Amino acid sequence: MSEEEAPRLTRIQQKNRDLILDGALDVFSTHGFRGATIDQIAEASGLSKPNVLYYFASKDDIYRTLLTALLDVWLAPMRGLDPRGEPMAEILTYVRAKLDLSRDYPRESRLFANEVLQGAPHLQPILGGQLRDMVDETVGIIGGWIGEGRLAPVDPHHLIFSIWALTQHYADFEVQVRAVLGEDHDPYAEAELFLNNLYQRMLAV
Amino acid sequence: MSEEEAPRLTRIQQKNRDLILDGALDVFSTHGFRGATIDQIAEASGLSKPNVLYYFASKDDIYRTLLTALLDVWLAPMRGLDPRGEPMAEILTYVRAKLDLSRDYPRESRLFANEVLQGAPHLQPILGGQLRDMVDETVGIIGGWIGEGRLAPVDPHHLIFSIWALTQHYADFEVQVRAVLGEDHDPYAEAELFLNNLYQRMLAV
DNA sequence: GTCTATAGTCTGATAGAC
DNA sequence: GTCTATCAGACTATAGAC
Repeated sequence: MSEEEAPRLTRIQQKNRDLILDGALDVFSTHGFRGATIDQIAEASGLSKPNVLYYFASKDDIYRTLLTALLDVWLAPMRGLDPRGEPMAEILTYVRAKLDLSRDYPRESRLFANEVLQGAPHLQPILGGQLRDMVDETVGIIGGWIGEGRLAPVDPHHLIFSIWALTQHYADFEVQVRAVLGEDHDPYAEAELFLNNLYQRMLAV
Repeated sequence: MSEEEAPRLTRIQQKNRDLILDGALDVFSTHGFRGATIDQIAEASGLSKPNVLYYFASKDDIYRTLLTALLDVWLAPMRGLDPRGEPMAEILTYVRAKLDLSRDYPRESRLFANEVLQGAPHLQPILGGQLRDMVDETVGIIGGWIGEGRLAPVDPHHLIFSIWALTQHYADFEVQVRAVLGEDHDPYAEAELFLNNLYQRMLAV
């Protein structure tokens, strides 16, 4: 029942921490951990450099705080998958939820992409632990549906990878998507239709 | 007919330039442009730091040389798409070629991913120019096939994005793929089967 | 809590001996 | 062509005034 891990913050403390984390999300998601500087974070958050380091012990501390907060949001949609639901609807809901994350939290998507791309130095244990466990469970659910003949027989692991790859692509490669499509497109609206169509064709028995 | 742009290199010059580019590919693809240091490149290539800068004018020079060489390899498969071929076979061949690139040149894939993820500061004009033109042409070919009823009606732009996302995912997120799958899997062999299945189901009329 | 000033380190790039 | 030595600037982090 101790509260030692969650010290109460004054309003101004909470506000400044939020400012820093928001600015840091901009900077880290664009340049990766090593490419980001505290100077940039200070400017992006509107505080002075020493003040940033008054609220966080180090650059690494800011980065870890962001990654930790990110993981909860990032993995939530997979937890929402219901083994007792209608298989096709459950998958399409998951795809939709992941695409919404890309549209509404593109910086978080790029932060995660940068981290994994650079070898996941901060996240490695979680990938092989918590994440792998979650995926194994989901693979079991999907494999069950396939065994009952309620979904077309596809490799569940790679089905999950495909959902991650296809949805996160629109946030992570946003510059490329927009450059190729030009001005007269709404990438996420089109992607929603495309992905719905794709998974219905792929998974229908 | 001038040769001023392509000075002949001695054997040792060519060898050292190659050593540097190979080491730099390791470093840039792992840390991105800003996160990479010339010290790391020197160590990775087995040369001293001043010697690296004897062969290349600057860090930026090395990076641009890598990106330029990369683009040719990277866009080659799309050029191989034949309008007079059998549509499904042409698409599956393209998918296969892109997946082979991810397997055989994962560092190049991650270099490109880092560059685009970080806003494509060096590649921006190419994305909206040369790349967009190539994609427009391919979209025309695929759209023609669809109009003739030889492929299922899907959005050609997003079909191309899906191929990029799904194939490059295995190189760019390799750490995550391996962590989730564990030891007893061959990601690329499985991916080949999965993607073949996916695009056949999706595009069959 | 916020600032200026700065310590100490790292980084890109150059000078000059061999 | 390759090395040691080094400069100028940028970087993380801290000290100490207010």
